[in-house]
Amino acid sequence: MKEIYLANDTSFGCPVEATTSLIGKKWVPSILMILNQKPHRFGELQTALSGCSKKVLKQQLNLLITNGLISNSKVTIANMVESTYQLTTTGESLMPIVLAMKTWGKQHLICQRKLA
Amino acid sequence: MKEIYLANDTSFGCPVEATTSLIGKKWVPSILMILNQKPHRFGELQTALSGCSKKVLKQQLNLLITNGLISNSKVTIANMVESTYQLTTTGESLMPIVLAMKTWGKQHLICQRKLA
DNA sequence: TAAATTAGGTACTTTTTAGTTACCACCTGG
DNA sequence: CCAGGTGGTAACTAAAAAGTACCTAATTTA
Repeated sequence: MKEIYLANDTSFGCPVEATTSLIGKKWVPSILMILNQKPHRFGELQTALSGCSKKVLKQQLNLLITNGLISNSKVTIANMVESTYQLTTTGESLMPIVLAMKTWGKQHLICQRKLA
Repeated sequence: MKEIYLANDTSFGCPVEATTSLIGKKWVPSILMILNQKPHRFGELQTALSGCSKKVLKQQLNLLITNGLISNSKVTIANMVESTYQLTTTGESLMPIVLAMKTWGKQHLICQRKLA
């Protein structure tokens, strides 16, 4: 259970690194952008992020929960366990940055898929 | 020489991922912030980023050059080779995002150095 | 000529992150 | 009781990123 944490004993040299250690995870930006639309269930996220394994998805969701960017509510309605993930206020506060990164990427990196 | 490239055959699912593949590197944000102050020589960067090995520093500088965020000019003055790195216009255009990440990190992650 | 400085390169190892596969627990309808 | 869906865990493997140690080359000064 140690891989889900943002930081262990190693402190970050600067706050950007701390932020990067969150959004630098492979699926985190995508997760955030999906949850920015509306809360999603685990299965829905899995479908939306085809290519991301259950394990990694859960791992990165845990990372986001641990750092207060998203929250999880489990409701055992009639038939099934509904496990829903949604952005917290803190998570929402990160969205402008994520979206700025998206815009920047669109403008500057579009043609760099196959270098060398 | 293949690890210095932003992308190989794998295309990114979304532009945020492309941006992340740049600033998600451990020392890249710090390098950018240092170069945002003024151009630096290789040795100066090394001193400023104590903890970053030569190899990784060079690797990440190359990554930034390949993607047009910084440029390198070598001048062989009287005594020594001066190899100077500076931000390009594109590199400068990324700074607002990096600085926003820094601000966000300061506000939200300051006390999360030792979780669990 | 030898030492020191500056900017690199290369081989190898370790650490971190991601992916695969298989499994468990809970609940429900038949 | 059994199949099927939902959410999750554990063990293991693979790939990517970072770190270590040692090497080259040009030049300048003692």
